[in-house]
Amino acid sequence: MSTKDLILSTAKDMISEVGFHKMTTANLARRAEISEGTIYRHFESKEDILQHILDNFDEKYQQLAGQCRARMSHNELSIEDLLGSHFAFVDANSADIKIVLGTYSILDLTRRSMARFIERMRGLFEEFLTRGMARGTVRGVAVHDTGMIIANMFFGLMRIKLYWPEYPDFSAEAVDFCRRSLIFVEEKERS
Amino acid sequence: MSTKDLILSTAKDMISEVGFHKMTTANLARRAEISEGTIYRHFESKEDILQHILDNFDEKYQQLAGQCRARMSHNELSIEDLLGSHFAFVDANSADIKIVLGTYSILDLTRRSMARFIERMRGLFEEFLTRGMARGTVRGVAVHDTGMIIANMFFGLMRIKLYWPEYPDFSAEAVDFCRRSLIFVEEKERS
Amino acid sequence: MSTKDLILSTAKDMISEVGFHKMTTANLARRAEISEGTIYRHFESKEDILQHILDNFDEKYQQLAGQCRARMSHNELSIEDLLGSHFAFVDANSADIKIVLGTYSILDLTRRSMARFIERMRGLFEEFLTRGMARGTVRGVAVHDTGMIIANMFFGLMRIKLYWPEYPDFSAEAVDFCRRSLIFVEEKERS
Amino acid sequence: MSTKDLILSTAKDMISEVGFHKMTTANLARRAEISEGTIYRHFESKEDILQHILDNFDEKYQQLAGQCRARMSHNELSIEDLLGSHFAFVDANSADIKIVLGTYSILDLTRRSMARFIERMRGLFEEFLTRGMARGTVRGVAVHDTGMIIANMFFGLMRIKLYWPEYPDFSAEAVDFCRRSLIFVEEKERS
DNA sequence: TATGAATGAGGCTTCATTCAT
DNA sequence: AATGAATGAAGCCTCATTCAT
Repeated sequence: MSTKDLILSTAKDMISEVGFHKMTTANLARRAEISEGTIYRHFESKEDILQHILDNFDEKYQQLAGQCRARMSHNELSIEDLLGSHFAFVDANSADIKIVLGTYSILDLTRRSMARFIERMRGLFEEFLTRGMARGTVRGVAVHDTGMIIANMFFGLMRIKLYWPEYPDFSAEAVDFCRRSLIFVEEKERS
Repeated sequence: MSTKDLILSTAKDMISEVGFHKMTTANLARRAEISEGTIYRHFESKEDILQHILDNFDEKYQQLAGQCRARMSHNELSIEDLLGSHFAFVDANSADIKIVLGTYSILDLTRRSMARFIERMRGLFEEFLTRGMARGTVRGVAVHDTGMIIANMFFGLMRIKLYWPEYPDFSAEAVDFCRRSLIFVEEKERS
Repeated sequence: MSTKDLILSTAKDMISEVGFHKMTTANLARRAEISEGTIYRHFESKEDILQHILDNFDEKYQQLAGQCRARMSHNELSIEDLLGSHFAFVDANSADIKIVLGTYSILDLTRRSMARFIERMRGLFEEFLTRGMARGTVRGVAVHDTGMIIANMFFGLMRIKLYWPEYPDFSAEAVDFCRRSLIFVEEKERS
Repeated sequence: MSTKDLILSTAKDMISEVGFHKMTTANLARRAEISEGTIYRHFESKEDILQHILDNFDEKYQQLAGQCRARMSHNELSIEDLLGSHFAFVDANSADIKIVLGTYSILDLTRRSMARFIERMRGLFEEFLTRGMARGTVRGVAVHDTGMIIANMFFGLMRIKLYWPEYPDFSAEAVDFCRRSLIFVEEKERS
């Protein structure tokens, strides 16, 4: 791994564990086993490291969104698949998401990044709903707003999953909750 | 207003605006027009100020929960009322909630406070669902998990409302989303 | 007890226990159950309190010295009596002495007070030696220097007694040490 | 000189001159012509500096004690030599000793260091007495207690020497005082 | 590229002293 | 006489950033 990537991945772990303010350049250097000066050879500032982390994260989410869209265009994506792939994404990228959730309220940098992330999710869910309505499987709802609502419910559950791991997993119940609200009941019954 | 309350309310504003770390004791003193030393006549530490804010907030939410429970016991509380009173609560206490949302991931103090808050909300929603199911107006759902899901959807929407106020208000649509998922359709039609 | 004396005696205890710097006016007021402001009605400053304590101590030692001189003038004071009365004085005034020993190196105030104290002791011991030599019971020694040496041996032992109370009591052995050095052996044999 | 040693030696001078509390990190940095932050690159805290000074001092005394013991084992060490080498040690390490004498009553750190120092001196003097008694040059005395008494007399004289340098030097007289008390008179007469 | 010592601004907190009541 | 809130200077320490090697 290049020194730059080493710094990036170490910083990602540390910020997600202790927060941006409590990761100091001294801590970071010690944990990455480099010198403090080296950090500044690869990044302009501490915030610049965060910027790179957030940019990488955005790319990863765009990949997921692309895959979902591809499957949607072949009518191969159920609501379970859509939400399920998102839950899996959270599990695979928990450090990034903890960083986003932990700093959006104090750093403009992350605030913008999170806005972009939410907007991408909302757009994807909106597209899902629009296609479903066109095919007659989804009830008639306000797609823009409802996309936002699902995105945010999703965010809320992620927070619990990441910060209160002692709670059981609500994923399945959450999918049911959405299904009941969105999908015409005749196609599937539940207990 | 007593000096203690002045410090408390100034700190509440500042923390919600810039975050706990960026509210320094020097800033706080300047904005409250007192000296830095005075802060420590009324509070043991900077964290102690936050503790007081969080305790006050918890009390306020317990009042709301108490009122909701009272109305529930007279069957006077629709899902619109329940969620509506919560949206109103957020508007009235936006600074407190921004503080909770902005620091739970970095301060154990707030982490515990937020856990308490979520648990209170979940409990209230669970009670609402249980009563509705007994009366036959709410579908059979897993009340514990579903309470959590609603609480977290709610949290997600609050975040948008508080940090991206440029977005339109999703409250009404969110109520509909829940209603569709939870309430038997015969009693009400939607567009 | 007057408020002034209450402050004085509380301060004496505190300074001897924790040192002058660690006795704060806030601590002192709390322990004496008065307000901080009251201290300044009776004393000009924190150092002024110490000044009073030291002055009182000096008076008490002058009384002891006076009594010793009175008994010396009647030839009623053996070296055991002289040192013994000093050891007793230390026990009765341990707080004052701890204060002197604990602050002479950092406060000019006490430095002067301690110099006065040592000089008084030296003078008393010198007088004792001079009389003893005149009577033929004490060897011929340099009275001025030897007075100083005894005074300082005495100080050294006080320090142990006060700060390392876990050590056994060396008083008797110290008296023997001095006796051997000063008193003609024919009048008493030792093992 | 390395920066660490510069800090150490500057701090040693300052603490011995004005006391531990009155040497502030700002003062120290200014006098050593470094920045305050630099202090903390080399030491964990202000107390840590003191710890290093005390440890160095302990090492130096252990060297002296080792040399004395070596000469004792060849019967080459008179009481004049023993006390004389200690007086010389004080002159050469006056700053360290002032620090010990000035802070043992307020800092546990130094209290322990001083206890160690006294105990080492006592042990050395005890060994001297025991050998002397075995050889028949020293009177029969309680070696443990007497070692302590000499050590403390010595400490007392050091204090005068260091804090009241205007006094004449009592060293020679002190050696005589001890000699009279300890050494069999037949081998030497005094005036 | 990498190091790590040095910087200095700024953070939180303490404390002797003052002053209106 | 007594109170106790308020002050502000100063104390210890941290940390992002720079720079000579």
